[in-house]
Amino acid sequence: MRAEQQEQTRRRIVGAALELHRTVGPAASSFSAVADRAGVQRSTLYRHFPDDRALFLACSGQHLDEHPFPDPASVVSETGPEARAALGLGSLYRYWEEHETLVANVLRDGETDPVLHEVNELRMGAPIAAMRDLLVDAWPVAARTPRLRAMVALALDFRTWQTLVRRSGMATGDAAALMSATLARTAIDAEADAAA
Amino acid sequence: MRAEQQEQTRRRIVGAALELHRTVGPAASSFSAVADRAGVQRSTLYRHFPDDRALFLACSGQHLDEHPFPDPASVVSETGPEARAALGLGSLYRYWEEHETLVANVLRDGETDPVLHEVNELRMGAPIAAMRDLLVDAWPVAARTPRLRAMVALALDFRTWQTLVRRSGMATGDAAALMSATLARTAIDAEADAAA
DNA sequence: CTTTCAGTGAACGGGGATGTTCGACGAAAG
DNA sequence: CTTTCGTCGAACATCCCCGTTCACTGAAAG
Repeated sequence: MRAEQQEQTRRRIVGAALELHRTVGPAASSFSAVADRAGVQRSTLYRHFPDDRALFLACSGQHLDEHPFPDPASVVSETGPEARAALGLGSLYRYWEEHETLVANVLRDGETDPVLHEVNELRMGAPIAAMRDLLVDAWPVAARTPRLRAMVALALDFRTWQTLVRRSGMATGDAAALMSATLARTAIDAEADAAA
Repeated sequence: MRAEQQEQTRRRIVGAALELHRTVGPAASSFSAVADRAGVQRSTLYRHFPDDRALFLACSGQHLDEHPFPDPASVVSETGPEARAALGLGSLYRYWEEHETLVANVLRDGETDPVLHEVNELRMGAPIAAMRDLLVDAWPVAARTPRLRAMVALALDFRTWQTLVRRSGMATGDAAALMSATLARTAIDAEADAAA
């Protein structure tokens, strides 16, 4: 097949780009550098991916194909709020740990590059928002205060995991347990405040 | 005076650099851009600051002169652990809010640039570590578990404030109150676990 | 066997940053 | 009044990246 080899080349390019994104980050992955690492001419790269956006979308797409983001829906089996939080945070934190360098680079450079920022929102924004809602909704209505929502959002954030694990040396599992317990405490406070 | 005008030029340069650090961040503040904005020849800039490190140190020094970091020692007046946490987090969060863009840019680019990272540690690492210890030590020994230390470190982190305020829309004061209460809850859990 | 076409290799002009060097100017210091 | 010296303005060579173009080769498709 003709198209097969074309697809082959495309995969080599995306693979090379992902490697660079993991090591130096998207911002430092110039088209020249990607072409070099893929063993391909720059002109070839431009034919497959006319701009950054096309390349970013291909890379994030392939990465998520091979390493699916934790499915928010999987937490609905747990109905107890703290247990659901523990389950959700556990799977998310494991994902953060497994793909730390890539996520860290992509978030860092996304603060600067608007196109990358947009792709990040597209790829990670939706699932995390869904997870946030599912965790919050496990608590009784009275507990679902802005405070609780904020703590859930904080708990889900990549930087929170990174701070707990990399700066304080916690194990990823302990970090998830700590934040689940914290959410439970916050919910109790929230409900008490609502009653008063 | 001869030296006065020399000092004048130096200040113009540092001011211009700080402006750029606030707007686009240190990484995007090339020597050319700084010289342009300062209205100074590049050669002049190089005479005052031979390398990035010299310029970074001058900038951070001047900024901290004009906007001193919250003094960790000021929290010792409060002996109650939660009150001390509220005081410390309150002053720190106010600092984060007032200098958000500069801090955000400097932390982001520090992830990439080793020299900048070093300067960041030098300028912010020490005071934050001191604050962390003072907050932790307000609790009884039994409560000072790794968990509590980790939560204190998380509470002090710039990203935590940013997540609570910018992503969840909390007021800075509410964020400080929320995290103080959270620390208190964590300490209770920690002490209970230690007793068991 | 010929056509098609993805990929090659090389080059183009343009942009920006780097670090250094030089002569000339002009005002303060002696 | 003359020396000193910080600053200017300009130029240098070097490096990296950008987006595009073009003649070419070789193998799959017809």
